[in-house]
Amino acid sequence: MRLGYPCINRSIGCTANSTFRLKNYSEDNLIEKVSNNLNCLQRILEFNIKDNLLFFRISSDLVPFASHPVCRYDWAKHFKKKFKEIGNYINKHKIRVSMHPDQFVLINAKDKDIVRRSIKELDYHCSVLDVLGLDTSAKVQIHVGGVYGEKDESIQRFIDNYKKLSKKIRKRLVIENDYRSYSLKDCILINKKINIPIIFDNYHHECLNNGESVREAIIKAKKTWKKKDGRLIVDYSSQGAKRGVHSISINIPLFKKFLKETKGLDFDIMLEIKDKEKSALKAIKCLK
DNA sequence: AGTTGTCAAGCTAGT
DNA sequence: ACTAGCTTGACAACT
Repeated sequence: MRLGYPCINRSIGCTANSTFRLKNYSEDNLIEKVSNNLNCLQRILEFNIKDNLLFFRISSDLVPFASHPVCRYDWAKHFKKKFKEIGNYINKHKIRVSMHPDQFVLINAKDKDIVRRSIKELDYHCSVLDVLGLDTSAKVQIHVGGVYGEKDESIQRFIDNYKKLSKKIRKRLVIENDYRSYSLKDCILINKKINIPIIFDNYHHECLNNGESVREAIIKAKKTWKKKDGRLIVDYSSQGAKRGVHSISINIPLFKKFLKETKGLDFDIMLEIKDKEKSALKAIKCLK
């Protein structure tokens, strides 16, 4: 079992998601930002290793505008050496890595242009993991997408469009249950058709479920992961003071309860909590 | 130096 | 018809 946090570390004063405005796009700007982001990514991973945080989500902004038509630059080639260096570090320390494209990536959209742009964005995410030299356990996670008032058709569109994706994308793409449209049960229905692995999000499951306990749900999600996919990934968070709002810092008693409920099941935990590495450091103590 | 409006991209529910 | 929320920063213009 590994534990980690997404994208940002607030302790070391170095971010791997620095960007710029589209109107300021230039090759020089791109190279400067990517160079900074890669250096910071390395530093964050080094910070994480010290405390045995072996799971990290890389920001989609690692290479700003990578899938935008404005970007014609071969960043993968330019930074090949640096990517390889970081990838070797990740592999050497057996760090798990994932990425999570933003909410506008919708492969089941009705608008073909949205689908086309989404595929470009997915291709970019997979390129990052490829050029790092990571195996197929490094995943790219998205939600199923919109409902558009016709859920069955929208699910079918997801399945049809998934089948048309390149192997490069399919080997890394996974879906996650969301909090209002597609429950774990819906994701499993899709999995039965196309074998796509399912990330289990405990907080979304609290908001939208079909009566499964957390333990049952994790057992079901776990079955969708094959050996080549690595361990099941669980996105963990809990509700904050206000309903529907994520907690600012981890609630340790709740986390311990979760661990107790899932005892004996092996999975990697991504902590989706606002204060990032601070909560991760608290949580990792509970694992020991 | 500090503050604040704005930033490529979309869906959904609520007003 | 329009906006807040998802989840969230941080760029960049302005004071």
